[in-house]
Amino acid sequence: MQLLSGAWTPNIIWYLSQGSRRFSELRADIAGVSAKVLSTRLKELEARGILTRTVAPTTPPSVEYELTPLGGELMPAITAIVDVSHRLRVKSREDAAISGESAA
Amino acid sequence: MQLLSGAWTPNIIWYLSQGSRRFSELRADIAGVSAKVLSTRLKELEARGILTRTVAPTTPPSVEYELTPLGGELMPAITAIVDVSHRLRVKSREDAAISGESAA
DNA sequence: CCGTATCCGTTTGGATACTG
DNA sequence: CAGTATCCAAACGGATACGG
Repeated sequence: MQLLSGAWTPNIIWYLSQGSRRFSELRADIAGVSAKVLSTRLKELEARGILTRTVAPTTPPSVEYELTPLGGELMPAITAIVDVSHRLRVKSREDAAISGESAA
Repeated sequence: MQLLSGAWTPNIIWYLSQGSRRFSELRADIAGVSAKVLSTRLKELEARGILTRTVAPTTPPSVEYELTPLGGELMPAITAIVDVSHRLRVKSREDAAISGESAA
């Protein structure tokens, strides 16, 4: 079950699901990820056929990453995770608000 | 996004979704998990409100683990992952069969 | 039966510096 | 811009032994 293993992996797929992105765009999208880790994940995902890497021979070079159809098949799992984690965040805030109410 | 982080975590939730289980039952269900890791995961999940731990004061002691409603909310994500990984396995076998066809 | 304590190898991923 | 190379601390998790 290391299908989505690796830090930031779900994030990468999530952002690519909204369209192809360049390396630096992904770095900006995913605040906190280092170039090393992003590069590592992208290579893994490319090797697994989840995404494609396309180099435009411009100066400076531009590299586009894009989900493959296979990568698209991961979306239900990704959205389910995003959805749950979103609801859990809301819940945590509600709980925090409740415990804070007596103090407030 | 380490919502389902930790080895065996999805497995634990998966088996508990089918009903409450004892510690040794989970160990048997999830072949390969060590007592240490299982114990660690269960404690984490309990702390996060994903499951409950109930001790029956018998001899020898018996401990039941059960998903909370909050834990139940994780099921869509779990099943989505299981589902996708299942389809990907099938795909891999098909691909292997295709590449093997010329040799066969 | 249900764990915990300890030791320890492996892996992970962040920081930083550097290249084409 | 798009990475790679290196170093390194921390986390992970398996094996084993032991406690309530």
